[in-house]
Amino acid sequence: MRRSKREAAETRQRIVKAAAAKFRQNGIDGTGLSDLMAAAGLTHGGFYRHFDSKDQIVEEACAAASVSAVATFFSNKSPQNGLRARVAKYLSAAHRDDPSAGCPLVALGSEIARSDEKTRAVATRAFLDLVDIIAAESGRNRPDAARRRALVVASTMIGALMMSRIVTDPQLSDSILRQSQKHLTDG
Amino acid sequence: MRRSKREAAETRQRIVKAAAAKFRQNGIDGTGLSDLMAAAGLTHGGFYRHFDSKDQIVEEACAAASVSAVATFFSNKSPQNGLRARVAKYLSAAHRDDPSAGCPLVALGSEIARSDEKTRAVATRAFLDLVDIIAAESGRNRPDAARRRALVVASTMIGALMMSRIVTDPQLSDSILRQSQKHLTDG
DNA sequence: TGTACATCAGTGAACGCGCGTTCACTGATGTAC
DNA sequence: TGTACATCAGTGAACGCGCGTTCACTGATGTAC
Repeated sequence: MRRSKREAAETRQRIVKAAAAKFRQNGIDGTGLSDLMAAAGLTHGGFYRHFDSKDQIVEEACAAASVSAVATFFSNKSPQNGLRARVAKYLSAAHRDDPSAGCPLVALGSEIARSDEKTRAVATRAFLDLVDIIAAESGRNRPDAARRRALVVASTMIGALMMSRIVTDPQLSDSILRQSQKHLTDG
Repeated sequence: MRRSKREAAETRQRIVKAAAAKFRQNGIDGTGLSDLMAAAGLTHGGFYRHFDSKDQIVEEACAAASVSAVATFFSNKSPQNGLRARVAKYLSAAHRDDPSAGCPLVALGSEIARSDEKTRAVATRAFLDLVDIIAAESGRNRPDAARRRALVVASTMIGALMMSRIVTDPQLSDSILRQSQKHLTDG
């Protein structure tokens, strides 16, 4: 049964959103198109009315996940102590424990490194967004130095969160987050 | 045709070594048992004479990759300026450009975070090896502080190398490596 | 040491299964007059 | 505005394919006497 243009557009958005969550939860290779469509409340047959291929939705889902993650962890809502608060939120147990709503660079980084150019370009954009926000927060008078520093800060955040998800010792996991946070915000 | 015990043991090692390379190159989900066996010069049918399941070789291959990567990047061969030289080698273009011989935490981190307890325990051991070596190199008189710092240093190295593989801009990729190296060794 | 037999490493075909993708079909939406 | 028809979102079955796993078979190795 054909749907109105508006309904179809909403469905498309719903699929992208579901994909963004599922990919981060189970990985790109670990998530089938049936999983995506089921998560969006549809059957798998309709997928190709909205997308050309799995590669295409991978790209769009990564983009959507990036936008949503940047909004979550780097929104302009907390003006005071900006960088400190944002790093704390990024390197929190809550972020570690819910990959499906978190930073796609952490949840999918290793897979993205092997993905096609388009998806890697989307991830590059996400990383640069992160770097720019960090740089803007940290050094207003020496922007070049702030940006160079921000490359390292962002890398540390990403590496620390990923490792905190890997290690089997909960205390070690907490330590990684706590020490990284301390090091990045006390400097 | 049955092989001698020695030959069989050598074959097993060959499969593990091939798996360690293939998994880092194409990912765990992206590598089939046929790929592994072909890389070891065998047909896929013989796999189950050596291993119980794919999960088992994932675990063993991660362990082998960890040992080999620690040996490559943190061997005791360069006594002078130990930490600096090791960080430089880890954060080098050569390491970035050949994941199949590099650090498995970078090549497989996102996938390992979703793997079973055993594989994550192997990865935890690899991370702690890295942390211990860094801590031993950096602060001999304040071991606790050195270790806490080493957690952050290791996270930065892992995050930076992973991002250097993801980004599509070669200059940005170089910058990430260079700035991280500078920050970690000039501090 | 020599012989007879059990073991088992490796081959190649086969298993069921889920993957990404395609397709005939349905029926409401959109469009042309 | 009303009618006739083309479009197409979504369904559910089907496609070929490669996956992890199993198995009958081969023939050299290992073992028991």
